[in-house]
Amino acid sequence: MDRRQRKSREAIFRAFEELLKKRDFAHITVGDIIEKADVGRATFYAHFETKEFLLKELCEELFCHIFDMEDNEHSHRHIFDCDGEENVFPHLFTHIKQNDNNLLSLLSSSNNEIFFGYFKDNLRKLSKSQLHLLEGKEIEKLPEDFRINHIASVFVEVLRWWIDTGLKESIEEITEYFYIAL
Amino acid sequence: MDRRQRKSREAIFRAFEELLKKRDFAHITVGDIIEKADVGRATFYAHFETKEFLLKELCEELFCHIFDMEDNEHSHRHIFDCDGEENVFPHLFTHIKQNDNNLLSLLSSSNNEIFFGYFKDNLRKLSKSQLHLLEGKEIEKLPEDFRINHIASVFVEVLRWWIDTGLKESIEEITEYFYIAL
DNA sequence: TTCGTTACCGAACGTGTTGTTCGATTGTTA
DNA sequence: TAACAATCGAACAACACGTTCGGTAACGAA
Repeated sequence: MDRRQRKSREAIFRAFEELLKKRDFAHITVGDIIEKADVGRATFYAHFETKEFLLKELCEELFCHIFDMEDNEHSHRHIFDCDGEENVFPHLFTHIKQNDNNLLSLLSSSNNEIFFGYFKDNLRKLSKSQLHLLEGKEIEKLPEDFRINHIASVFVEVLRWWIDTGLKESIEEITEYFYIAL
Repeated sequence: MDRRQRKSREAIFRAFEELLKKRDFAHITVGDIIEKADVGRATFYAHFETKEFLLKELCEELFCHIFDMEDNEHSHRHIFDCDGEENVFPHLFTHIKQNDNNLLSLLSSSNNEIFFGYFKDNLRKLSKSQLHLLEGKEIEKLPEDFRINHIASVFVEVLRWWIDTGLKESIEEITEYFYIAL
């Protein structure tokens, strides 16, 4: 890819991220973005069909780093492989608190639900491999898609609560809260 | 209130409801609303400061009917008083499935998160009186605001799942699911 | 019924945003 | 160097927002 293309694309992404920290997605205009990114209007539209597509691609970029849901048959390596699949959720909390990729500010309450939408889609995929967390609980009798949805939902809601109340709990504590809430 | 005022206001509300069944809030214009409501542009703005305020007032109208959260000290009568406070959640499911006030279509997945936002705010208030549902569970050790949030969150997510999968479960079943998921 | 008040109409207006177009310029690659 | 690709920036049409204003019709109290 042309260096110019890469630079423009990155500049747009970074500007957009910065703006999302301050404003709701609905209140960010293409004008804001290109001004901050310092690119021409036509350039923006050469890269992204609309504002919505930009958001979509940003989400994919961010969540891809964190979830790494690729079906790489050869190497089943995840970011989390170091500890095996048992500890994905504590690792998620850790990554989020460490503010990888500025994820935390983008997930903060003022921001758009679209984020949580994408986030939850990824979480649902992840949750399929985490159904064992419900073993021994009464909920195990309920349908699989209900259980998957439940794990993802509780995670998102615990995370939202944690962020909104100021990240006061440690990783260990909030992970414990999550497991108890399941 | 002047009959003309009432008629305009109602016409706008009804038109808005109809449109919300088909389109996302973000894709509904004031032009759409006044055309369907058959009122003048200036009339719309005489009643509602913006589109957002219209949505807010509609939510308040709808949820007020269902939740009846008023602090009427004299008569502590709720819609649900018939069965006492023990059965609020089954009643909620029932009201929603019976499609009171077209609530169901407004809550359907395509529609805006703003609804669920208001809905959840009301649910949180309600959940304060429902903390007993968690008695005996491990989660009882966790902070009160966490528990309140948890009840409201699980309800919303169970409801969302129920609607998205086509309301296949009976009221009794989905209520049971909800209690188990708590 | 009369009369002052109030709401409505509808057209027009200024402003802001969107997404497109085009010619000129600059960077890239072979 | 030459061909190509990306960018710039200005301009444009289309649309939506929220406001204004003069004219009209409905209301409600005397």
